[in-house]
Amino acid sequence: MEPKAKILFADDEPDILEIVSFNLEKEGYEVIQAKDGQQAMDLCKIHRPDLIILDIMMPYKTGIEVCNLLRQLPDFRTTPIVMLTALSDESSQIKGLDTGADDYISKPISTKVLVSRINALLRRSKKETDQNTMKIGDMTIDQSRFMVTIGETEVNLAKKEFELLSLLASKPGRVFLRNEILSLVWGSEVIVGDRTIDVHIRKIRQKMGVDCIKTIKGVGYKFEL
Amino acid sequence: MEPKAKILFADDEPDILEIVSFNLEKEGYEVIQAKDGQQAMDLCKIHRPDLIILDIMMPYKTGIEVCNLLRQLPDFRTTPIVMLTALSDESSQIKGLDTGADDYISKPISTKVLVSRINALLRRSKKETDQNTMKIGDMTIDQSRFMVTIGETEVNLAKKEFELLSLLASKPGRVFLRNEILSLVWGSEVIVGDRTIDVHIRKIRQKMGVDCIKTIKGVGYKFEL
DNA sequence: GCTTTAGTTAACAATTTGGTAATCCATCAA
DNA sequence: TTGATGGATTACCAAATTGTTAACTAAAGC
Repeated sequence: MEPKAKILFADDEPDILEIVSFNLEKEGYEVIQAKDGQQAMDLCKIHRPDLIILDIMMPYKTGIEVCNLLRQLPDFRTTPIVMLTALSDESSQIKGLDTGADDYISKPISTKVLVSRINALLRRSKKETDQNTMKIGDMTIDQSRFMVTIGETEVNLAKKEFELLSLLASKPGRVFLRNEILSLVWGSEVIVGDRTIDVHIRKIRQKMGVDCIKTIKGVGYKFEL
Repeated sequence: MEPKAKILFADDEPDILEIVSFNLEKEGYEVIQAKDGQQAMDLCKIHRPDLIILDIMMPYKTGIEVCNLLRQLPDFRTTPIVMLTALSDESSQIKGLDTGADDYISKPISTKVLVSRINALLRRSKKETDQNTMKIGDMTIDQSRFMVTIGETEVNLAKKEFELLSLLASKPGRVFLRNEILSLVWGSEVIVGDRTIDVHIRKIRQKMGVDCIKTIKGVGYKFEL
């Protein structure tokens, strides 16, 4: 069973917050409520929702501002964002889509419409992240976010470390010669010392905690769980 | 069990993408989907598929462009590439083959045809990479990866040990004189003592567990299962 | 039984990798 | 611009592995 998708819903009108949240939870989503723009930002950073719904007119920060700010953060570059707006501010439609929102729904909200659009967006986003994700056993390597997770715990690798691990993991069990690694990760023009690979390998092993890279002495390395 | 072959399939029509992917997955392949030429390039670099299927008409980059670009990269010089094209653009047949595509299939696609051609291509490409691997009975020796397996279990030989075994196994049954072995494995300039060969032979025998090297007293050694 | 050749073992040398810290370098914020 | 930060690279030494030698034992051929 898939874990519940987390949705952050931000609106300054308590009634709407309640009603919509209730309906989303009935659909099986976990809802995080925010009552203004600032809180929306803060709660996003804490909870990392899978989808974000922002009312445009909110105190402290408008939905558009929040959307812009979120898009700067690598974690939310691809998270689906839905903008809500009153019928009155028509022009903001364009603005909203410009800022990188993925959908736009005008008030008054039809719960049915909202839910179906959300479902569609989540389906699409899941597919996209699946494309960029490699799974080997309980390890996942997400290329779009430069993230590696083992089971539930997240491992924070630097760029070269990540590229190196990705390469090895792209063909588990296969031995990559040191030369191959150099030309595939560093490129054939770049010349780096021999110890460089080792140091990165070491950092990966250290950070991962799991022994997944095997040394073939005098030859190279291979990925193996 | 062999690991699943990875196939990248790029087409801008979502329906075709879905249907074909479904059928390929049913065949036991792991499918990576791309919806345009640019994404195809990116995903190739990440996942290193074993075979690539490109629709010719795609946004951002045409299949032909992608094919050309991929062929520049050492990694994809020999990866089988299949081009898909609508019946209309007949002339692109030639272009497609010119760019280094290995096969060419015209739409509408018959799943059966596609699958059988893919199987054929993968068989052929597997055979080519197998040029580097010797199989003698249930023993495989992969010279490019420095790997030896007996049945399913992998034997970890050191470099000299591996080179020595490779030499003997390259002509099973043939007797190699000690002199020959010295000059072929160590090179004619290097001078090593007489016992050196024996010690390596012993280590190989020990690690392999199988008795595959026979001593011809006063002459040399030969490989035999 | 004697001689020759191979096998075994342990010790030593050479090579390769692992670990640590220092340095370089790019990026970002003030 | 200047620091400050963190990743990438390098230098250096320790540790592990591999390669070679030598001394000794076992086996084969005469």
